[in-house]
Amino acid sequence: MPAPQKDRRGALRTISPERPEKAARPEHETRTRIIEAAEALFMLHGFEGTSLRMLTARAGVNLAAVNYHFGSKDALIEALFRRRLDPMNAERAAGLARLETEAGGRPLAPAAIIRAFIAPSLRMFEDARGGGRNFIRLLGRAYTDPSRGLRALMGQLYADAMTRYRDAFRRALPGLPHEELSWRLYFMFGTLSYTLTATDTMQLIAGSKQADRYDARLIEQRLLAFLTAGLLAAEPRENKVRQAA
Amino acid sequence: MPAPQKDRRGALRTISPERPEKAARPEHETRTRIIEAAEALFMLHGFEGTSLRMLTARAGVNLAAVNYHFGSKDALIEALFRRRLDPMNAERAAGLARLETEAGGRPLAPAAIIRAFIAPSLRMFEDARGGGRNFIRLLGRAYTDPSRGLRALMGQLYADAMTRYRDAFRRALPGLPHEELSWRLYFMFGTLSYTLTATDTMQLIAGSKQADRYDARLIEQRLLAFLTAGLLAAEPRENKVRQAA
DNA sequence: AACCAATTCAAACGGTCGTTTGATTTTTGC
DNA sequence: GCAAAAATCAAACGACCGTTTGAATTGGTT
Repeated sequence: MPAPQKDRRGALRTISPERPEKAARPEHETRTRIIEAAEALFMLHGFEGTSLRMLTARAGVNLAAVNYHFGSKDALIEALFRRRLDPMNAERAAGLARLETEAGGRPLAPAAIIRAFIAPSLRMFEDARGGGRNFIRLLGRAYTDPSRGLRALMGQLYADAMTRYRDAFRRALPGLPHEELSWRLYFMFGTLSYTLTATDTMQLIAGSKQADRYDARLIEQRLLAFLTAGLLAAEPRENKVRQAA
Repeated sequence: MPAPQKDRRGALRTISPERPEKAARPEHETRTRIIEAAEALFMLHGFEGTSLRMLTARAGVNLAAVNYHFGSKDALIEALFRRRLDPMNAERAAGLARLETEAGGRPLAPAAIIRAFIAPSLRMFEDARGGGRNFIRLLGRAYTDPSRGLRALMGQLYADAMTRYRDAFRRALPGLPHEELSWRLYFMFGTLSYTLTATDTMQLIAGSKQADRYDARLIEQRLLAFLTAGLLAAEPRENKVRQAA
């Protein structure tokens, strides 16, 4: 058994940022090629619908390379999500910390917290060329994937950022009951996720193609307005509709 | 080739509602057993992750029954969605028509339109025992499924209701530009879909289980408050955050 | 009782799946 | 320049996939 197969995760190469010259190209080239091919194909055909033969053919590597470098298809999926999601959620935490430093103890504006949360997603969504947009969409799909392992991974990767932002909102909105706040954050997270993931709904609603459909800055402004209004909505007490006139 | 295999869709049995006695039991029993087993398993393991062998074993029917009664696995999926979605969207159209009749020409309240749209989803979500809740979740998954055929089917099944409601909102909010309205409906649809589909996010946010997490009436009130506020949000003109103090 | 169409059944079809193997090639450290 | 480690490769593994077949069974109609 010459192939190490497992525990190949960052054992060496922890000092890779230096050494800018010599062999800097094919550092983890095969791993990267596999992950990038997987990002594209998983979006097109789903996780189960993408076979390792499709995947390795597109990446231009041998079929056995996935199992050699990642251990299994599932481990590849985990590595794929960690690669982009860990930095993104670290950026979320940093953005919130920056806001709090700037505020110097004063309460944060809810809209500012929302913006700090959604900004990393939209920055990555802007990167259509480098695969960021595709990854954001894949992410939205992963939230509703049946696989228990994948959903557990998503929860794990988001847990820290989710807690930080929940607490920040609690401080910014001390009058809103925690349970009510949880629901609104839930709605907000869903709106963000669905908006960046869905591909056909918008056309269905508008009845025509929107020219600015993919302008991340416009989406960000509109999302921010929508989410802020929803977060700050009056608390529902009793049925208050029915005045249809 | 004794098996009809195709075009078995409602050819006979169009007069099935009458004849309440005699042989009323096994009318379409095998078809129904297959669909109901499929609803449960597709939610647990996904469409591709559910094999016909699993499915027919759970339904207690022969492996060949799916291809005999539906023609193929894909045709089963289509029949499964049509079975619940066609009546649900017909109910949506009827609810909107009822509102307009009651209003007698006067403009509708946006919140009333929203309620009419989300109510059928929540009524089905209430039906946990009969599989309605499971189906609503499966529906949310279908929106983001990679399969082009499935997404096309969803668009087709929703097209009529979507157009009716879009036009109703346009009449109720004549001052809101169509493009802005389309975005907000997009956000609203996403929030509804994600809220009823996701299973883990809420726990992640709240950090604990919510006792009333599945109370459809409470979800409906909270969704309504959130969506109405978002729909009626002030139009974003320029960046208006930044006042972190 | 005999017929016929509808349905169910066990078995098999050709293909594709994720993974493993053992040899071969390439790269690395000395 | 050479031995060890890392990586790539073609080929095969057993398992499972959706679908088809043709015979057996069922149930209703004369």
